Amino acid sequence: MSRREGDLNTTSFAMLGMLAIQPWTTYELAKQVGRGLGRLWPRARSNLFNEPKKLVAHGLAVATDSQVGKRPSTVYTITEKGLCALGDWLATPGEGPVLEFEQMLKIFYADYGTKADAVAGVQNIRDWAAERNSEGIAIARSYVDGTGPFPERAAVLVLTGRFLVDFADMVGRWADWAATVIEEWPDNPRDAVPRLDALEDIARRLPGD
Amino acid sequence: MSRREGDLNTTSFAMLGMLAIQPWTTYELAKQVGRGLGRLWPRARSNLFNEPKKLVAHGLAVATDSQVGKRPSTVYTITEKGLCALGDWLATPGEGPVLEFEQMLKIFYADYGTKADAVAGVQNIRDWAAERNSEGIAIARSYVDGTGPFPERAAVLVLTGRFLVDFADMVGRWADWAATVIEEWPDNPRDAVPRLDALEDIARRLPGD
DNA sequence: TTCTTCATGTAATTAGTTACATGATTGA
DNA sequence: TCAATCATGTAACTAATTACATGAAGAA
Repeated sequence: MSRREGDLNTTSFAMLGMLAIQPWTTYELAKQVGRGLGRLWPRARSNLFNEPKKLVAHGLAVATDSQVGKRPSTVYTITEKGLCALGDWLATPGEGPVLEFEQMLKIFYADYGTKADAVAGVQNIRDWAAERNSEGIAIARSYVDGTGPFPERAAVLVLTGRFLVDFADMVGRWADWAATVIEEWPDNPRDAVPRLDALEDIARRLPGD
Repeated sequence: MSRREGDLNTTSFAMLGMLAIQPWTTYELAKQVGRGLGRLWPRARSNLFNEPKKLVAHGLAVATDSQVGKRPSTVYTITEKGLCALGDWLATPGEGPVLEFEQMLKIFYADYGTKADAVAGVQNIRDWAAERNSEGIAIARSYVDGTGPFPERAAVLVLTGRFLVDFADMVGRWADWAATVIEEWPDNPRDAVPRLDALEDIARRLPGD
């Protein structure tokens, strides 16, 4: 069965999974995505309006139109076929983590800028980590005290939530360390002495440990 | 000075930074990107053919055409103006890390699949981490013994390299832990008891610590 | 001489983002 | 009754990927 256009991609299945949880209007979906899913599969809001239409075209969801005053409002609901398709997708491997990190790119090229820029860049990274950390704490508390949304999904949410907090922690710890390293640099970063000692414990590891 | 088309974006500056290191042919550039830069700013190879043209159009680089037999070969070199533009870009903030993680997305929806799928999914993540870990060890060793490429840039490469290894480590440790958690799940993941204890240390933290 | 891999690019297509537009609701 | 914000979407545009194409160099 060849599909002319609008084939399903990971973004489609990310949406389909949301519909497995419950029916949503696109607007509610967009809000919810910002909170959880968006941390693992970040996409702009306008995507969330297109994908459900593809799902409907493939018979994986149905759209229920209603009216709010004069305005249309569309609720999307997953179908049996949609649940099967989701199950099939879950059984296939998937790609590893892909990281896009502009702030770190600027550290990568820090030898073509000033020391002050490098110091500021690392501080930005620290700030990012602190911000995510606060968010993570608030969310963790809401689940520990039983007020978090979708408590019936808590078993999986604990796993992914723990990952996201671990990630933020790691970024924060790296930034703390990097700040101490850059502090020791001379004014011209090109003259900095490389801290090869920071690689020594890595170099001593056995591959495949 | 308004630019009709082809304005510069982060990808452009990522390329410009490469040219600051030395002149490259596009092919060499593509190979090199796979190794280092590509871990922080991953883009498909065909992009690497377009961006340098934009840089030339803006006067940030010059293209030197030569011939290899009957085939054209283009070497790109950064200009003075290009070095200034790179410096200006380095002085501006930049975005925090953006993560795209399909394998983890499947864990996020693991309650709509089988326990076996979840176990296999975590194993895939472990494999990814082990693979990156081996790579990181090899690269770290090459710098510790002084054979790594661009030794004059080692001061910054140590910083970004350490980050990438820390990231792979974190992913690996998470996967080891998650494997032990999922092991305890009943056959139907929907009946799994949430391991809220895994959030307790997070919940006890002070925000902004 | 033929095959394979390295080297060099272009074209077509798709995915994704930004900007815009506007009705409904609520509270001052 | 006005302003602000919530809710709902579309259209235009840009970025990025996939697929294709082919010459050069070296190995068998």
